[in-house]
Amino acid sequence: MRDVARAADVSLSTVWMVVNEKPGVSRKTAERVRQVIGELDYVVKSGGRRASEPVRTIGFMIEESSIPAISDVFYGDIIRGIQAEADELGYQLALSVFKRETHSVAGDRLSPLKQISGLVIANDGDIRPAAIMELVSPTLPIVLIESHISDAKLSCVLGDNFYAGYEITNHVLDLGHRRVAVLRGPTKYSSLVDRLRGCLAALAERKLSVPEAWLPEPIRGHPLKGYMQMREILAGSDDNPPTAVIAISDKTALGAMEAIREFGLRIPEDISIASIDNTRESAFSRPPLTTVQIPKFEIGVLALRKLHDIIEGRNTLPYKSVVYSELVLRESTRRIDSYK
Amino acid sequence: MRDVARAADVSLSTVWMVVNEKPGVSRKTAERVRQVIGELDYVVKSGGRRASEPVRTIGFMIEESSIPAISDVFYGDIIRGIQAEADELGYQLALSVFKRETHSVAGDRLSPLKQISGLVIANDGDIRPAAIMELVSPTLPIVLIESHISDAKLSCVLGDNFYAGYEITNHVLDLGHRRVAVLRGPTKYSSLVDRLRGCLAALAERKLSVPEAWLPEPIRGHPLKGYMQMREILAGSDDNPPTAVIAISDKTALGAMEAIREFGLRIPEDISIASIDNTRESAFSRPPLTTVQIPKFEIGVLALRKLHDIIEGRNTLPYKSVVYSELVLRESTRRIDSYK
DNA sequence: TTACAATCATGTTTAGTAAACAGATTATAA
DNA sequence: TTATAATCTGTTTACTAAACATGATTGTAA
Repeated sequence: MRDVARAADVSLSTVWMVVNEKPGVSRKTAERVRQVIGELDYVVKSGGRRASEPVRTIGFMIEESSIPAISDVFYGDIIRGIQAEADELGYQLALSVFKRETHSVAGDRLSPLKQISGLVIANDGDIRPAAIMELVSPTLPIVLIESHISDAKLSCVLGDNFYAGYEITNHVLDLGHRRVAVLRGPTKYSSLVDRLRGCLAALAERKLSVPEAWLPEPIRGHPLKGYMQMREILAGSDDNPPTAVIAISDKTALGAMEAIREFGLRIPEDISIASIDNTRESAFSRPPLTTVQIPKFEIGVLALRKLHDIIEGRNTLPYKSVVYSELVLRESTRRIDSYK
Repeated sequence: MRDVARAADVSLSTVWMVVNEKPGVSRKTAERVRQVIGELDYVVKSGGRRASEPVRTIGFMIEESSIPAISDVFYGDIIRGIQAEADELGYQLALSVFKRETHSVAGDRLSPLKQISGLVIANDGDIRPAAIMELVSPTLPIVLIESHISDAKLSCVLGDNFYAGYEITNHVLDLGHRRVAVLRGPTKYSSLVDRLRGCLAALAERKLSVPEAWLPEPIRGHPLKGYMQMREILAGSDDNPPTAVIAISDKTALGAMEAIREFGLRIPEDISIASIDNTRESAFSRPPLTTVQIPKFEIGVLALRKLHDIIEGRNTLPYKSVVYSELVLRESTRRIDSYK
């Protein structure tokens, strides 16, 4: 580097600035230095004072059962967003897997995370509030993704789940449907609970409600909850099935569509179905699903940005960051009177 | 300044750095320069190239009818928060009053705001979405306070109104009340609409609903909405009044308490009443009001911080910042069975 | 051979400067 | 009176010297 500096007739510091793309070098000089670097075949070696900002690591915690979720469409997009912003801000990502069996998370679980400067927790439902509370400490910044704990005021990034539920319900009601079934999700997912509340609020505003049989609890642990719930509804309503179904997630909707087809009903001619997520599959189902877009990539980006702000000492007050959702109209919903 | 530099045996730039408290001067040198400045009785004159960062101004827009609101308890706290953070970040605040009569806001209204670098809009309901949309431009960063426009994805800072409504309703229901009246607000206040939705969602989750007579519309333009609504409810329910009332805001609750007293009923012995806001008055009403704390000061701080981020080019993606609310238990609510 | 210190080679950072820059004011010329 | 040049002020950028931190290498003594 010293040689380059001499050859280009600038100081050592200037060469360093050019190499590290720091501001404070004019276009002209930078160009000249770069040229000399080329001529001398100079390559930066390691060594020297360690960078004042070593690569900081942030932990990304996800529960064991969701590991395939890394390639999963919903969390996949979120993780892409986190990764993208981590690169941008110069963080490294360390994956931390949470095992449900180990009910305590603090001591041993955290040990590989001793060195991290912040933690993003993507809660798929099985990381219980108590376990998260164990992690909370003034020294470890934490940002939750798509989940929030009512009693603990933690920083989190969420889709506008309540409004998504509200909006999709109003869409269905605006199409004239009154015999509506709702496929809810497990209560451990706070995002799905919020969606359901939005749905209930929309119904209540019109002084409507869903009969209990058409708002079945999901079956614990069953992988095809939507399919099972829909079968239950259709089997229980004889010749008078609902004219529309609101599913709490795209996955639920896809399962439900399977069940509807098995009962020989057509979508949307006999039954309209709508849901929330706008996962990639939803565009390619038959028929394409009317759903609500949750900006997953952006949630990831925002989560990392927020964590960064907390690490840097800005943003001391915890609050929810809620990104806007948007109705995506496709072909699985239809006006009821046009087929009366 | 040149003389000081010569006397202290440093460069002009160094003196400037000392005067402007910029980094890059060692303790020792700075001390020497400051001493020389003292000896020579040097004072900075104006003139020279204008500071690259002149005092930037941000506009604070509020509607005409709310000007007394500046001293009002709710907006008062928010404004204190904005002011505090503006000082912190080096902004000046310019007040802009929105007149309802001038239905267009863009041209003439904005003119005094031509020079501002950002705008905080505290919407008390009368700044219609269309008027706000007229202001939206890629060059003018805007942050909304305690209001959001469903269709336009704008940056905003809100209390957790939905959850506040949900929480206070659950509190009342947990006390065993089932004959519950709800005092709603005008629909132009999106924050009050959200509170009502939270309330309806909580009721719907327990398969309860409010009879229409106990969910009266507020009287347009009447200054004592809560009082009037409560009278209507009590007058219409003969000898069987509700056992609990949920008011959408502290102000509504205070009015309602007046009406309840006039009907010769006791709080909380005959009727429990709870609301949302935790304005200062609510602690001193008789009895002190059970309510939900909306962190007003923090909303103001956050709004300005968020606007600053947008001005600085960070935070390009608009989202809602929702600060946590908290139940404040006081004496206006009581378990129903203890007085059966 | 091992232990340890000195030196060297590397890149990184801080404190500092020279010179260009820009608005306001004053002097000078048209 | 108006235009323009000179000059006053403070401000900013591009750049450097020297101190700094770390790992590798070498020299020296046990």
